[in-house]
Parts: sequence; C-alpha cells; structure tokens
Amino acid sequence: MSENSSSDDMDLVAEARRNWESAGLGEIDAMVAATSLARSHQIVLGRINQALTPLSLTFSRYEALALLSFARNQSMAMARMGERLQVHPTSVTSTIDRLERDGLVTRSPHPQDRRATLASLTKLGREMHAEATTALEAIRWGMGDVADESLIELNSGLAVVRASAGDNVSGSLRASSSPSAVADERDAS
Amino acid sequence: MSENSSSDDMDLVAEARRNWESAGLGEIDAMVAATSLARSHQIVLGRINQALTPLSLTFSRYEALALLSFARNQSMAMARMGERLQVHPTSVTSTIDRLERDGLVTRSPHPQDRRATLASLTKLGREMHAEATTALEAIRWGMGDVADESLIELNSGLAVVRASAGDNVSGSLRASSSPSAVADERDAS
DNA sequence: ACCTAATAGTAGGATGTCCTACTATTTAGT
DNA sequence: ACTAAATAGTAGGACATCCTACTATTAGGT
Repeated sequence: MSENSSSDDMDLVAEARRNWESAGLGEIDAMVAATSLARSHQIVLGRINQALTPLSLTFSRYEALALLSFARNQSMAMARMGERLQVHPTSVTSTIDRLERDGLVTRSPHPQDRRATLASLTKLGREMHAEATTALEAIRWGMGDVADESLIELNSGLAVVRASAGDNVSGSLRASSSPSAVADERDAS
Repeated sequence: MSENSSSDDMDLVAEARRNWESAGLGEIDAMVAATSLARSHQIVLGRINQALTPLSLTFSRYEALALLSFARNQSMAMARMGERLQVHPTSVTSTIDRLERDGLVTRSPHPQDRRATLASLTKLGREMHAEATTALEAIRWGMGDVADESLIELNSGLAVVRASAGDNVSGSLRASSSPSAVADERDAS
C-alpha cells in the first residue's frame, strides 16, 4: 500500500462525518476520532516498517530490541517484556522466536525461576538496534514533516486517550488539551 | 489483553522519553508521538473490537459493512472498496470472504466489467451494520470518557499527520494546530 | 508437608495485513 | 485489428496479534 493511492480522493474522515450526520447518528466526534486515529496509525506504522524493511526488522521486533537494550544486562524475562510492551504473552513468544532465528536475541533459563526464560540481546542485536534507531530518527519516526510543535500538541491529545484507559500519563501532559488532567503535574509539589 | 494489566506501571511514553534523552538521541518528540499513537490506537481498537465480538464482527469487517451501507444499491466493486478503505486488494478479498461466509455480503459479477466483482450487502448484513453501529455509539467508538472538546482537538492533531501523507483533510481542521491549512475552510465562501 | 491457585512459556488456531505471482479482462497505442 | 500495458481478483506465504488449552514451576494456605 502506498500512502495515498491517488490524489483525487476527498477527505475520507470528513466524508464519514457527512454520512453519519445524514443518518442522524450521534457520537460523531468520537467516530471521527477513531477513524482518524486508525488512519494516522496506519500511515505512521507504514512509514516505520518501510524504513525497517531493509534491516529485516519490523516495528514490533524493534520495540523488543529497544526494550532489551535499555534493560540491565540487556536481558529480561519474557513475561516482563509482555507487560512492558503491552502485548499478549504469546506475542512475545512469537517475536522472540523471530529475533532468535535472526540471531539478534538468545533465550536462556532464568537463574532464579525455572518457569521463566530470559531473552538477551546478542552483539548483533545491539548493532541492529543502533542501526534501526538511526534509520527511525532519519524518518522522524514516521511523523513526516509535522513540526515538533504540532507533535507536542498531538501528544497531549493522545495522552488524554491513554489516560482514559488507565495509563499513567503524568509525564506526557504539556499543552492545553485536558485542564482537569493537568492537575497531576501539580500534585507532586 | 486487558487495557492495563496493573496500575503500578509508570508512564511508558515518559519512560521512553527518559531513555532516549539519556542516550543523547534526537527526534524525541517524534518518537514520543509515534509511541503514543501506537498505544492509543491499541486502546481504541481493542475497545471497539471488544464491543463487536458479541456480534461476531471485527472493526475491519464493520468498516466494509459501513462502506457498503452508504453505497448506491448497497454494493461496490471490490477494487473500489480497497481504495476507500485504504487497504491492499488482497485484504479486501480476505474481508469479503469472511463477510460472505457469515451471510452478510454476497459476491456477484460486475455487469459492465467482467474482471470486477461486486460485493453487496444482504438483508442480514444491513441489520448487522445497524446493530454494530448502535454498539459502537454506545461505547463512543472506543474513546472512553474523553470529552468531545478534547476529541476535536485530537482530530486536529491527527489531521496534521494525515495531511503529511497527502490525505485531503480540508474538512477535518478545526482548532489551532495548522493555521496554514485552515484556509480551505473559508475558501468555500 | 501438601494441595490449590497463580504464574511462565508454548502450541495450535483465527484474523488482519502486507507482498509476490498468476489468471482473466479491458484499455490504449500503433 | 492486434499487441502491450494496465486493472480486477485470488492463491499462497510471512508476520503480528489475539484466544484457549496445556505443561512446568512457584507461591500460599491450612
């Protein structure tokens, strides 16, 4: 999929809004937000994966590498990886399978808990992580030419959504979006 | 995956920011935006799919149903569906396969173009679309308790991203994000 | 101590998405 | 008219994600 097949197409989100309004339905802003969020995610993830393809990586696998690279000894129990990455344990198994297959990670038994398995970065894994990070910076993490200023606003808007799911976003609220939630910032004092 | 496994976890996005800053890397706002976008998408899509599960639907299939329901004669050539939904032609095949299997859609040869196949909503398909729409409205399209006001701001922020990929977002810019693009709004007069 | 409940990881299966390759048709250009 | 290029749809395969079920191990309660 190219980012945008043709340029003769109208604003898909605006069109959805029209359709919904003409059908007399409610929650239009929420519908538009969901649609727009899905499309934006598709765009950004597409760019990211495109940038990682030459390295034989995907964003999922990159995230796992990044997590390990910041961990003590560059290793972590798989269950903990699932918690951090917010994915199902079976997804971790699948991701580590492929990283191990490609020589970026090794599995080893956990020294204290014989149920657990440690995933550890290999030398090649560290190198690939560094290369991939450079590649992602070069494409600004898929954010195109969007100005930093706009990104900060966007982050505020997204933080509100994450907060609605119980995520701790105390370190992510900056701009004006949700006056009520900004309270967290001051509570620390 | 529950929305948030435990509550003892810190702000994952903020933590990523810390890690990146300590590594001396650039494009931090873009990295945070990409991370936050992915997480928000995961949250919202998860809620949506959860609401659709009782109807044996997924959001992808719902989108196809919705597209057909707004089309003339509730039918459309599959290639056109792929353009509108912004997915690969093979994804349309896959989606229509399942919708047809479940009796929500039928395939028929295109009367003018023998290469093409028309996907048409069945009566059951129309009913399921209506039911699913009600279910999605009930959960505000996965946007939780985020206020409409915040959603409108979020939509503006996301529109900037979509615009960066060439999407026409002339009908989606409202708030403050991108002053230059708001001009479209007034051009109509 | 012992039995039950919780936790760690994996196997197998369903979905959704993409890609490449292939067939059938249509369109365009000479 | 005829051939080459474009288009429509599908088959088969790779990945990522979830779910359920199953084994192994650890932790808890009596």
